[in-house]
Amino acid sequence: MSYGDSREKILSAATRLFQLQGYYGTGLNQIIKESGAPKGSLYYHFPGGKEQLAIEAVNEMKEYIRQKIADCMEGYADPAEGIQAFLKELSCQFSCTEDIEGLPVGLLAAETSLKSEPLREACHEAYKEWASVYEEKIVQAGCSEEHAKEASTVINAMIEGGILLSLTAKNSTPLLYISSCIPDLLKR
Amino acid sequence: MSYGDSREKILSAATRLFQLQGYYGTGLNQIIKESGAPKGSLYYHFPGGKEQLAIEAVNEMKEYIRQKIADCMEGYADPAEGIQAFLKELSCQFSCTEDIEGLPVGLLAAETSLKSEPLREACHEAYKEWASVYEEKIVQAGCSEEHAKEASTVINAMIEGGILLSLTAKNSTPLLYISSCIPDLLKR
DNA sequence: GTCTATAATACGATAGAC
DNA sequence: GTCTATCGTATTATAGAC
Repeated sequence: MSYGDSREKILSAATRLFQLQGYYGTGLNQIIKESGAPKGSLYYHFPGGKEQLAIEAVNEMKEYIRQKIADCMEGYADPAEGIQAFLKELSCQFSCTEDIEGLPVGLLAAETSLKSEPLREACHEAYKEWASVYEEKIVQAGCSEEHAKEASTVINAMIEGGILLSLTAKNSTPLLYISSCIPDLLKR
Repeated sequence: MSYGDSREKILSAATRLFQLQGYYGTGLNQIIKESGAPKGSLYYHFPGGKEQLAIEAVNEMKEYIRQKIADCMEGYADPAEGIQAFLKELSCQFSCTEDIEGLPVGLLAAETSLKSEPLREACHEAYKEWASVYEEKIVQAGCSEEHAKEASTVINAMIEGGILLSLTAKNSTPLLYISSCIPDLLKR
């Protein structure tokens, strides 16, 4: 395919690096080098430069995580069990240093929410999408829509915060503590 | 005082900027400019350069937030009410854009946990300190030490995640949702 | 679609004068 | 304690050839 996989390779390297190192911690040169894509092709595929690349990277993270959450929720009738399955998956990365994927969306969101409105909106959309997956499942389990809306936001916050704490502690304990309080959170 | 306030001014500007913009998003030049301190004095007061400055900034955040949590907890017999008072304070910054203080410790932690071991340790110490304030109060209210340890970690995660979500959403709704589920979290 | 070359700027850090 | 000057190296982005 003439419109080959260079674009794809650049975007996937950018997604990985932005998630691990953040927006300002990641240089375009590093992205090109790690992607293995030809150097001259970046601004051809991403004429909007670094900002466009970051926005598309956030969309990649959004879809990747949304799929993971959805897969976990499908496996159980009880939403709490589905969320705990997702937390278990997240906690695995802290067993081996090389497996660490970082803080999806959160790092970019914290760096750029006050500096780039389109990037902030992309991050906001990611959080809304993840919340809607939780929400739907919680409503299906018989909870009120109001409770489901609140709970899904709180779950998003706990998980992002839990990854952050696990990253800082270099172990999965915070994520496991969070997992154990999910059932109580949903009981109402 | 001959050992004047230049050091103090640099550190306080660095603390504010690192919290808002992160480690890689903040340049030494910007810190010097905003501090109003003489340009030549940075490496005199902080011979360890940017990394030392960031570590000391994290310690400033640690103490500032620890004091705020402690003040909130002192005002109430019930730990849940104290935490809710803290969350109310945090949520205020999202009423006015200029008041936003950013994500204390969390942004630096996410950027540098995999890149600088001393910086990671400083962030980890901050989280441990905050948790110990929650923990003590929860134990005093009659809970088991195990439950208090778990709950205080979860509270740390919820609050950091909640600030992140509020920053991204540009409103305090996530923090308020979190506040409303604190009592249930502590009931066990 | 991809290449090289380069512009323009910012970065962190150091040396040496005062 | 502070200043200026500067080194070396990043950065993002663009222009023009192929």
